[in-house]
Amino acid sequence: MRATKPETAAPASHGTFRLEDFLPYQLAVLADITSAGFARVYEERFGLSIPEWRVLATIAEVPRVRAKEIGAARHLPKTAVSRAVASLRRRGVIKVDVNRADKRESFLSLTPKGRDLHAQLVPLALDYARTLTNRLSPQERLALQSAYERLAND
Amino acid sequence: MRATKPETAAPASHGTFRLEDFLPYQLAVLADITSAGFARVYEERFGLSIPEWRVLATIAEVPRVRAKEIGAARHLPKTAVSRAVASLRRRGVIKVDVNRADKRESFLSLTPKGRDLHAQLVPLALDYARTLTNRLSPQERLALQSAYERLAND
DNA sequence: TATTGTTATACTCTATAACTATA
DNA sequence: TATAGTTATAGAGTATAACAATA
Repeated sequence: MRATKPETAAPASHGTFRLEDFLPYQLAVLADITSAGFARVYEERFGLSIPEWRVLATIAEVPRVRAKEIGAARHLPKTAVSRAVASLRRRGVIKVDVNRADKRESFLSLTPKGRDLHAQLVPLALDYARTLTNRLSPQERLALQSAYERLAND
Repeated sequence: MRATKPETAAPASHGTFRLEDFLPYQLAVLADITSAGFARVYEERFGLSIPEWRVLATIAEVPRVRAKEIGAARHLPKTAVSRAVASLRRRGVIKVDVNRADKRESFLSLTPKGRDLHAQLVPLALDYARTLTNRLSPQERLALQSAYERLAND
């Protein structure tokens, strides 16, 4: 069937619609390959789920962030954030300070152990991204970046 | 926190690593928005799952395709293909002809009802893709296409 | 009343492997 | 022995809503 080489594919020429050229499909495949691909790395090396990795990375980036902000910024539902926070806390990699001005919410930050974990993860992430980026032209990488900015924001 | 406007984000400047710029994360978000976005359309309008939609679209494109080929070309495990095929058959939208030269496998094709369903889905898909593409420059769309071809093939 | 975050429930999805039947 | 496809099992993930605490 050779889905990857349209010009040699057999009788797809009826015309109407090619899934292979459909942007949402392309993005689903790319995400499966890349995001899920990297997830396999940190899942087996560190036992982190995707929400846990995103929450950890966010707390490293924005000290004293609140759960609500993580959900909004990272496309994670609040239940996923809550579970990730609970798990990261059990693990001793984050700490949770209740906001004294509004006791419903808490500020999240890394413990020293969390900073260690994050410091181990970042080079893996950068390596992984580099092997992907090396397969793209600079224009392609830039176009992906701006496509992301345009499509992901609204 | 304003993840979408890095330049105004608060104290992310520690430097190391920004999830927002991490390609696998970007692709996961884009896929969630686009592929899952379109999935919501056909799930509620036609009761199709993502594997069902992909299998249907593939059979429409490649008449007399075999389950094995669908899995290989569409990034679907064989169990997902099997379930999608069973469901589409129960629904009367595909038919299954056992290959007489090798009775382990079957050729899949659309029934008239399946062609109807596909004919309803295609314009929705094209509309959906068009609204996305309209938000990109031609260069961005081309770059996405070639990034897909490079990263999805190996 | 509205909001932050947690928990419970049920449901779906999927990874794995066992299995059937063919080859 | 190997392959196409199905089915069983169990575990993970998630949507929903109910809930507690606070505002």
